[in-house]
Amino acid sequence: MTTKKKTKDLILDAAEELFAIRGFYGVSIRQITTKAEVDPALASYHFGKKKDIFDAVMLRRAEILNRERIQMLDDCIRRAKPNPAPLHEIIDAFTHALLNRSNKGGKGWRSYFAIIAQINNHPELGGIIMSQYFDPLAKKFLQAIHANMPEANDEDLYWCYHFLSGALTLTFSGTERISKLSDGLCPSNDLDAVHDRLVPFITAGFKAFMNPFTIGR
Amino acid sequence: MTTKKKTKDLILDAAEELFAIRGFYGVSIRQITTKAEVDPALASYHFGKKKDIFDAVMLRRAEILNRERIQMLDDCIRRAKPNPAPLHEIIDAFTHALLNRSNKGGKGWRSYFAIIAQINNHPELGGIIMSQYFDPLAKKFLQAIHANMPEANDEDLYWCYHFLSGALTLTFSGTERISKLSDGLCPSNDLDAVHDRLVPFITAGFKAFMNPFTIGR
DNA sequence: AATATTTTTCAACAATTGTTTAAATATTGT
DNA sequence: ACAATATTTAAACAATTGTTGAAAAATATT
Repeated sequence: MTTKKKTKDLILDAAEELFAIRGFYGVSIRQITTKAEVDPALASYHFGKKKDIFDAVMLRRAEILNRERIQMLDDCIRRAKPNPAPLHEIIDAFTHALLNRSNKGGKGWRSYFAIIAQINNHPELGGIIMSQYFDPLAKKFLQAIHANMPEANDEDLYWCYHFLSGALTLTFSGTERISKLSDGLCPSNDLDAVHDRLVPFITAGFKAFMNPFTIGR
Repeated sequence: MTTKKKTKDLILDAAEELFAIRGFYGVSIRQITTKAEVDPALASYHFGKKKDIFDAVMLRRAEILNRERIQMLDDCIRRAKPNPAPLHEIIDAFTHALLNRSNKGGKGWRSYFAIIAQINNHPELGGIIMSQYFDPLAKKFLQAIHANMPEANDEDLYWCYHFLSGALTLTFSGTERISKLSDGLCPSNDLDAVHDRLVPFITAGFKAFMNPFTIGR
């Protein structure tokens, strides 16, 4: 028995899809409520200001994702005890939930990641939500890496995390761009294929900073 | 003798700075012309539609950058002949002009890269400009890489390029985010430091796909 | 100096923006 | 059943949106 969707979710769904395509400023409340087949005033009634709609959209899935990622990270740390967790497992824990949802999670999830890709490069909009939910995870992740590479330089590791974050982010939004760039060059858009390449790529990148005296080469 | 700046450039400068902060839809023509201290109608007169202003902003510096990058790539290929160019030199040729301008190019260049970071993750706006100017370079770059790693899988290399592009992009826009995330963790925002880490990181990532049978580990 | 062309100004346009108000309807608790 | 609360509707708000038109001023050409 599927109960009828509540107005709040109708608005969030519509907003999510539109924000993904045109960004925060590129979408009007009326466009959202029209798509949701709902009166414009209901947006203000349920959420308040426009920015609050955006925050609500972000919050919905951030909680789910974060729970999953922390879980995976903790699991692989516990499995390896008393040794440090293997590097590629740590990175997999960091990326798996994202790539998996992006691949098999349906349209809503894909829209969500497209928004993330936008605001990750745009601090003004990411605001509290992103910091609140993703920064703590980043810290946990870096700690695990550091346990695996204790001799590595802290600053190096931080930048490596940065590169990982960028590669991951662009992957989300790049689905359409890919087919444009390649004329018969890039074959599959399957995100499983991405995952199989991202993890070794990033792992190798991190490992380049194993020895603190090899910087620059 | 410094001649007074022409209206066209005043508009482009103002637009560049504003687009960098709030994105295309988040900036109005009046905000642009106000910042440029110029009549609103002049925007339409000189450029036409709003999107044309955006395209003009993109075009201005894309030409400069591209010339530099192709030059560097050709140079390092010629230097190495008849051998293939070293991997780290290829990657340096791809990133150096960008990171250098982003670091020492002044406010205008920094705004420009912030816009790139936005539209790189947002196909609708990048449009013709990005494809026209950056895709050919990407192809040249991938060819050079392939010459260095002839046994590597084409699809692998394509994705590696993708990761590089993402890491590079996020680096441009991330300057502000960095100081937020780290409480005493991330030290320097100096982009020279980024460059010294990005190149070995990416080089190592590519090298992980040297042997086509090692995929997945 | 007179003419032609380019650039700038000022005013206005209809359309859309986010948000609020008050009345009508639906839902809930008792 | 009634009363209380929550939700929905429709209309309106002032402000801002991108763009245009016709004069005015500045510049270039002859």
